[in-house]
Amino acid sequence: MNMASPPRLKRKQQPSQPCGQGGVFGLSPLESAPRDSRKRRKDKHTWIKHTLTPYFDGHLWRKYGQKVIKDAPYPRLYFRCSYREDRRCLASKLVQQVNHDDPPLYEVTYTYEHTCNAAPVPAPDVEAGDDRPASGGLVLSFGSSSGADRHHHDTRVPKQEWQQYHQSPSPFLTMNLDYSNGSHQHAFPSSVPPPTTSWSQSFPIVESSSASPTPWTDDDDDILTWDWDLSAYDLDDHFQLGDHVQFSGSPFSWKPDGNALANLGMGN
DNA sequence: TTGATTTGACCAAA
DNA sequence: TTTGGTCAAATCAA
Repeated sequence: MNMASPPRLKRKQQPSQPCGQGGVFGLSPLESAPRDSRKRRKDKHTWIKHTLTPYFDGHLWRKYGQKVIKDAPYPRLYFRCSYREDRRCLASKLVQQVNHDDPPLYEVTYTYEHTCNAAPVPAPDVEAGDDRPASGGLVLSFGSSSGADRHHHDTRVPKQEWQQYHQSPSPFLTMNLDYSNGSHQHAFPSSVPPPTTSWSQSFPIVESSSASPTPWTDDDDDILTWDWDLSAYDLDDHFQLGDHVQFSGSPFSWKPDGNALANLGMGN
């Protein structure tokens, strides 16, 4: 950001642009009248996901707005599919940070399914088991701990966020279990660590860790989180930015309804 | 030069 | 009238 940017002239009105003409960004209308897109609709198909990495979900997103929401401590970020124009994809998402933990938790509200059929984007983190049926195993992908100079071209991550991943010295693995949508009681006490044996085949790092960390919970007690300090393991020997690890077993077979996600990121 | 991001304005739902 | 979702000019960055 420049220190003293000149006052920005904003449009006052669009006198020659009749309502209902043209669509957004000069597009032909995607579905209904373009002005409808500015309306708040309660019948839109939406679903909510909680994640530590809202910017890495396998799709290309373009940020189109940011808004301070009343009574919310953090601004809400608005994204839509980068292929909105090219492929008339209506998918969009809202990202709202919900706490200031390290790393912070985000609530992501998705609207409309992707119709762009774009290839999945390699990402530093991918979560599995969102509100919709998952394909089977849990998939992880992540960035390497150092020398990750390959720029992450596709997923548009806010620059500060991306720099945090690169500048933080030690990697960690975070796994969350989200009980907020379905289960009325925890299936296991919070002192019991998640099973690690089924991770071993494709994730030798965890196998070699004899002690599982103690989980912690969020304010609402809906999410159990385990954080592994992976600084003692040489990630770069095994993984590169964009790699995916498939958990082929059923490491979450004991979990109740809800979300399971895991992230490999960089911490302190 | 081009495409993405920022951010105040606009506007409709609540 | 307030609030939140979107637009779009200005700006940034590759």
